[in-house]
Amino acid sequence: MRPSTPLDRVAGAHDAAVLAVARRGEPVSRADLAEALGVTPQAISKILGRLMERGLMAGAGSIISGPGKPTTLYRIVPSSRRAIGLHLTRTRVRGVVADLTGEVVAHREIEIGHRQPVPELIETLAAQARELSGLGEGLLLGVGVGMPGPVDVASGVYRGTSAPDPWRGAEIRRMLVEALGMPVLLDHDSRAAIVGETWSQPGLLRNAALVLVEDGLGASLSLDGTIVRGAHSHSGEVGHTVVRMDGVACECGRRGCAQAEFMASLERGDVADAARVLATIVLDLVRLVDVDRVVLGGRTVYTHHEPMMEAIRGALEEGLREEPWVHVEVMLSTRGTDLIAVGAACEVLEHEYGLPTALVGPE
Amino acid sequence: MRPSTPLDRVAGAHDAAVLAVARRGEPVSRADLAEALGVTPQAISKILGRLMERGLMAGAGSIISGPGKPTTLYRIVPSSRRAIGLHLTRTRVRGVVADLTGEVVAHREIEIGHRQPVPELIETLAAQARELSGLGEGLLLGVGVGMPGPVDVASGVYRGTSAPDPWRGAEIRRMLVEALGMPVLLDHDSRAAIVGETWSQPGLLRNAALVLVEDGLGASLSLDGTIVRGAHSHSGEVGHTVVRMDGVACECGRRGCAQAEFMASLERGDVADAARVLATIVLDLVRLVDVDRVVLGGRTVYTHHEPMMEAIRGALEEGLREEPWVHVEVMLSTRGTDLIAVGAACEVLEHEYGLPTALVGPE
DNA sequence: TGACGTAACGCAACAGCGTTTGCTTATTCT
DNA sequence: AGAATAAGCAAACGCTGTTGCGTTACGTCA
Repeated sequence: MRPSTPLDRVAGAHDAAVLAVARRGEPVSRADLAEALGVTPQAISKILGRLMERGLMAGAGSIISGPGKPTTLYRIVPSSRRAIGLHLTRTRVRGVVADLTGEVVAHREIEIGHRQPVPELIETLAAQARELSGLGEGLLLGVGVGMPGPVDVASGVYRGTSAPDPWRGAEIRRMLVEALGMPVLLDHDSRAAIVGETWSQPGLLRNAALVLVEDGLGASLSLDGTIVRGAHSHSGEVGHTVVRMDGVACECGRRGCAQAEFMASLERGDVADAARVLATIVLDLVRLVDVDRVVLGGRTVYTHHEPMMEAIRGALEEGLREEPWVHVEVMLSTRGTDLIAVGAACEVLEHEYGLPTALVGPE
Repeated sequence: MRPSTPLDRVAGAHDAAVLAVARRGEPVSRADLAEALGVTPQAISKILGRLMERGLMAGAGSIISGPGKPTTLYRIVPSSRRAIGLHLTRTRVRGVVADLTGEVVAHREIEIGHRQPVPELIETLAAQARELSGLGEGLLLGVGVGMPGPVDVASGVYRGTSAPDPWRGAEIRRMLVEALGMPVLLDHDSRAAIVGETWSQPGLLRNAALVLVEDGLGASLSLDGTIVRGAHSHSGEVGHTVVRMDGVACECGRRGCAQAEFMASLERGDVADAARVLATIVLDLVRLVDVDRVVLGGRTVYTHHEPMMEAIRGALEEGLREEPWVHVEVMLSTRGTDLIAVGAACEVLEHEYGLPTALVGPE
């Protein structure tokens, strides 16, 4: 089960690193890659040899930069692999096909019936995946599913809440693998989102938080280049952080939860106050884990992103006045409404990159 | 500068892992270690060979466990290496000598004058270190310094606050290296603390938070076995998390900061309310990063640890009622008042273990 | 036009990791 | 005493990236 030798992991990590650099789009030279990975150019030749044999990379001509042999350039081959990403919510499923670089090459969205029973839900997801599997080129690696609420990534089970919930305890991954016969991965929406965002800004989100505003509030973290999953794959649930003692009643039974306050403010049209709630959470989070980038994403945030980002920037500037060396960049997600679906697809692609994932196939 | 081959890192990681297992105290067999590291017993022989050559481990007899050749046991040699740890506050310096297992073999505490100028401070620290250097056995690896407030670990500089602060911008590491002629490491107190605690509970704190209550409030994280340091080595500052909008005025200029509320409650003897503040922070933190262990430490907390821990346990039970699979263990630090000093010493020891640290020596 | 310097690159030998295979050693059981 | 069992060692192996050296392809200058 375990890879025969730890050298595999060295190689895997280097392969993944080269692909990550190449994913930025620009053709790269051996020297660039050697610099980026901290290995000799000769090692890069071997790594590129492996990747080219798998069809993931290809030569991209050469440039003359003075005397001497011209530099040979290499590029990633986007169409060599692809993955399907599904974003599941209570009311709809958004699906995308992403190529090896994480670019969306196709998308579909369907509405689903309220409180759909599990077998029907699986069939809906499978049908969506089958339709998408005909789109795009390259070897199809599998299906990633991102959904809100507690998810056990290792087992691929949706844990559900104690409130009446028809999907509670559903073995979504196992059932989808059986229905589709291809590898499937299940993850929490906020974590899928940060993976997707990390892919579209390679190298920039080593220490970053992604604040996700969908039906609830989520926040996922990338610290030191690693996505935080937590002891029970339960990280990211900031929705019930209390921001106002004795505030608005929340469905969780308490008062002043961030997501209750946020939604209540939005409903009564007080965008400024909703933004304030968001800003409070972000500032606390920056203080705790010291991220230098905060990305805002999720369906609910796009309509009001300007005042929200301004509020967050203001709160950070105000709150970090004593620590001027701490600069935090606040930005909007580059993925739009595809964010979570494409993130789930990227998690599948990471498996091909040689990174550890919870992707599990049939048999 | 860079290690000649990545194989060094494989070896280094394995060496460190073996030492981490051996640190638990019980003698271990080749088979135990092979199981723990996920490598073959044959590889363990090679790893142990390296470690024994360096004097870090030694044989510990053999036991007969049925038919066949008896199992040879190995143990760590605590007295083979040692490190000095200094815990610097505004009023005193606590120093310890820790052996290779992170056990304290000696400690000293001295008071320091209020608002001591930097050159004097360095001489105080150096004198403390020189005195400690005569205690304990084994090769002295260096000095670790843990202190509150913003610290730039990479450069070894205390950044200070914008309030009048005589130590602001002091190049503490460089000056200490020059004064002592041995490697020195400077880190934030809350991070030193979690390193110290991780050492005394090997393997148990893979996903843990350490809440430090000294003059201020701190919280450091160990996620997936890695200590969170942040983009500007500024993680852990939860003291100014707002828990009560329009609460007690804080020296930072805002109202309702956790540490202001906590201290105000303590001063008027309302331990229950102070505990509530702590519990709020812990619950939010658990929701965000999903740690399964919370350790309480720091001078201020020991006198009231019972009600504080109960309050935290209560808040967690209450707040996680919907997620019964999330169990969080709440415990008191095992290090007592040595916590930060010993943690700083452990950070120095980690360098010998082959782990990356900010330990920098002379020349 | 041709010799020379330069820079990128490939081939081959190398060091070091853990793995595999086969043998040796030390104990218990028959 | 002899067989069975389990631990440990030694050597060969596969794999990584590194090092050293030769080859290729370009610009420059006589």
